[in-house]
Amino acid sequence: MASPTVENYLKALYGLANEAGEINLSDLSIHLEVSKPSVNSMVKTLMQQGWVIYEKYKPIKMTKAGRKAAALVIRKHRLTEMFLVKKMGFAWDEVHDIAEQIEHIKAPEFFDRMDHLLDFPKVDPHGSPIPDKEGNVPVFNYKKLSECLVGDRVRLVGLNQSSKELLEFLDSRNIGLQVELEIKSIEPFDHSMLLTYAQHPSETLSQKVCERLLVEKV
Amino acid sequence: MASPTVENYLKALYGLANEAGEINLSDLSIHLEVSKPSVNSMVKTLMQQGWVIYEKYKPIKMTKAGRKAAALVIRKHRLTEMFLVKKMGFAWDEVHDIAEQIEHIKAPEFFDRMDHLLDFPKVDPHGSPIPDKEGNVPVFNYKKLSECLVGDRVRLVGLNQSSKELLEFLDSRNIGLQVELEIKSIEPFDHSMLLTYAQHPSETLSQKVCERLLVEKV
DNA sequence: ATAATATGTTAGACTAGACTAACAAATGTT
DNA sequence: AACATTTGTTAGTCTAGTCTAACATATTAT
Repeated sequence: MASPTVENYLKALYGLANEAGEINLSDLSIHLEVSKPSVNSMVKTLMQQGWVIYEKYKPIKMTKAGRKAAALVIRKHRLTEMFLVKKMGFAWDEVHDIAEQIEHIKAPEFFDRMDHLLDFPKVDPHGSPIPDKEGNVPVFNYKKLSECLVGDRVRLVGLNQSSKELLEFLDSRNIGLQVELEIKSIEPFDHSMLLTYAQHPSETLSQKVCERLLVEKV
Repeated sequence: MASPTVENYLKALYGLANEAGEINLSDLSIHLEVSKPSVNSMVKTLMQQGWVIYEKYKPIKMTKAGRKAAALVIRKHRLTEMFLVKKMGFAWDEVHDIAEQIEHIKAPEFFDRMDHLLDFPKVDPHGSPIPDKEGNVPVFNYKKLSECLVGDRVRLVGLNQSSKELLEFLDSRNIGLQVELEIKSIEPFDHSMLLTYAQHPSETLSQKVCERLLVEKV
């Protein structure tokens, strides 16, 4: 079985591949905060273990097995986050670091139990999809809030790349998943949006924020 | 903070110290299934980190800090076992290996949450005491079943050194914690006990088993 | 008291995973 | 095309934790 370190490399590769397609060693190095020579040598190991295909000076490509293994780590991570929030009373911005550790536990029954107790959730507390046991990721056709138009009424269903800072910002504005937003106006200069929702008469969100919010038309 | 390896050494030391008082390097080596030279060198590390006091060829002694650190690992282990049984539906013989991994998670809030959700339990699913946050272990004056007399009526409240085999044996006889047992007779030859309990009209338990069962007079 | 056994130590090697320093190849810019 | 920059590689070192082989000290038994 894959070591925690290998699992972390796979997760990072998977994330980068989904954004960029091809993965370059430098990005991986930055993303993992590990030196390039370390990444270089680990990538050779991943190659030997069948998780990636790699040739000198070429971009890194994941194998099918690699993608599946990565998805299963992400599954464990997201199930854990959901469990921590729904069954243990944590807030959505407190669960990442704990899940980061628990995702490496070698005990399928443990995660199966979470899955069952949570009634087989499809998304985690940040709206990110939870891969199934075969490593298939459910696809939702969510839209970025930043791509919506004045007058649209939408529901927040997910976040693009949630960070602790983003989660705390949203908390401070009382914005959570499932909140319904109406776009009152868009500032042409900086593309910030003026929105109304719930009790809030109007609130301005920068483009940076709006790009991170995934929504669905109501 | 202590690495998982160090935590495992501390746990083992603590367990051996409670039985024997002084700890000898060979026993530790056998208990951890690690070679004597490895143990020798790790004990030096533990010494430098302040967990034990060690001089060449002398028995290993734990420091106060070492005992506390060990108790806190055991706390995490036993809280986890209790959580797995009470909140996640595992059987008492399925939880050890999972807890063995989760006890090394670095996230005090996680274990505090378990503690709270379990309503601050004093014992784990096998009746073993759960140390408090200061590392103090509650003391119960339990008696071994093997020390009881004919005619005694007792309640099973704990196990001495629970192993998967013992747990499965007890399950097969429908004996669990809180079951009330009455001693009908004791075989003089091998000290096996004839007992009645619950629906069972009579069941014989060997001395080996009776020494592992901790009971309380009803 | 000496031999046998158990226990502990030293020396040296290995693996996983990380690092720095220095160099090489590829890519981008004028 | 020439140079600068980015990206990747090699070589060598380090740490934590493990191992075996060989030797040393204590302890137990005769």
